[in-house]
Amino acid sequence: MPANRRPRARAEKRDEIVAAARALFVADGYEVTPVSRIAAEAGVTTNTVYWYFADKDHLLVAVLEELLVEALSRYGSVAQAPLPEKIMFAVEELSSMHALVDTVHSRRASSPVIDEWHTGFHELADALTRADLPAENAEAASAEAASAIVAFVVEGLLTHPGDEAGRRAIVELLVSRLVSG
Amino acid sequence: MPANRRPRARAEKRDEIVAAARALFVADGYEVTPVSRIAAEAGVTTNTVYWYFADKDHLLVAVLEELLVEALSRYGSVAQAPLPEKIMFAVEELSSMHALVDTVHSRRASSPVIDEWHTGFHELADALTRADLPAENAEAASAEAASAIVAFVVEGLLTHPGDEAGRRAIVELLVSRLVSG
DNA sequence: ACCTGAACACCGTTCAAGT
DNA sequence: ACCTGAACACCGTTCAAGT
Repeated sequence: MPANRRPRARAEKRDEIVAAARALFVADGYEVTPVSRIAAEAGVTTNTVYWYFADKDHLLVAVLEELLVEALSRYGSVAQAPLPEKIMFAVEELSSMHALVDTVHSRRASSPVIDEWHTGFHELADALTRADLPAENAEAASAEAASAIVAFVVEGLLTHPGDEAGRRAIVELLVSRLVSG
Repeated sequence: MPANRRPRARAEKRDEIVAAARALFVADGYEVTPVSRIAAEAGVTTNTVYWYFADKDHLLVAVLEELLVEALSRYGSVAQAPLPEKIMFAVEELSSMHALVDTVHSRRASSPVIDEWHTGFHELADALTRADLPAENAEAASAEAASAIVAFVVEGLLTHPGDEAGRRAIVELLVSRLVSG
């Protein structure tokens, strides 16, 4: 079957590049890993990466999408749990990409793709959070503000890591005061 | 007075470099402004910058210190105001450096000086916040968590700018639920 | 369509040399 | 002590050329 062997190879090679980028971005950080290293790890030349991706930022978005899809697929396991559990899950789940969170924020200004992905991510997070606000709060004018606060706290917990106990105390206080107050 | 003319000139030239860096960092962003442009704006050669500063990150710290000192000196004007006013002041005041906030976070991993400054800043913010927590909350075990939440929300407001009304709604909700709850 | 070798433009930083 | 011209090492990206 040489007919569809090409498209297969193409998708595979793209995936290998993304896989290499993902491993290096998560382990070492985005700004610190040269495209040349990603290419080497994926077994291609540096400029081959640019045949698959417009630039390094697009490659980052591909990695972020992969990470997000996987995290979302695991989200089902806590779908029925109370809100604090869900927030803790989100924090622990996203903590592997905590360095990427900072990268996304700092590259948002110079990269339209990253900015776009960031906006989409917050819309998703907002929808997820609102779905968990109790009915009384959900329609209230404060729903928007409450959801924003939850997002800010999650981001804060990601980028300012402390110990598990501290994180839990923050989440418990947040939920008890803000949501079920 | 040629005797002390040299040290004067030194301090002045250093200040000019910091001033140039500050203007460019705030207007254009840290990662986007080359040291060469800072030098040109200050009327020196690129490598002269490296006589005054170990590297670009140290220069950023000098700028941050300047910005912080000035913000702090203006803080007196709201020292007596209620907490929501203070938080809004902090947000508006720091909003001119909102891009720098992201830069600090993303460079923390690779730059010890930046990491150090970041730690110090959060300690200061924490002390300031705790001083404003009502007595009942201040000694409570939740004081630490409450202070962290305030910091996270301020950072979130800085880096995810919305309109004034939205910001105020978030701050009002935060204070009413979290502090005076 | 897919991939490469070689180059370009740029940037942070250093160094030998001057005063 | 202070400053410079010139270079180094590195990086993201491009391009002409191959298959």
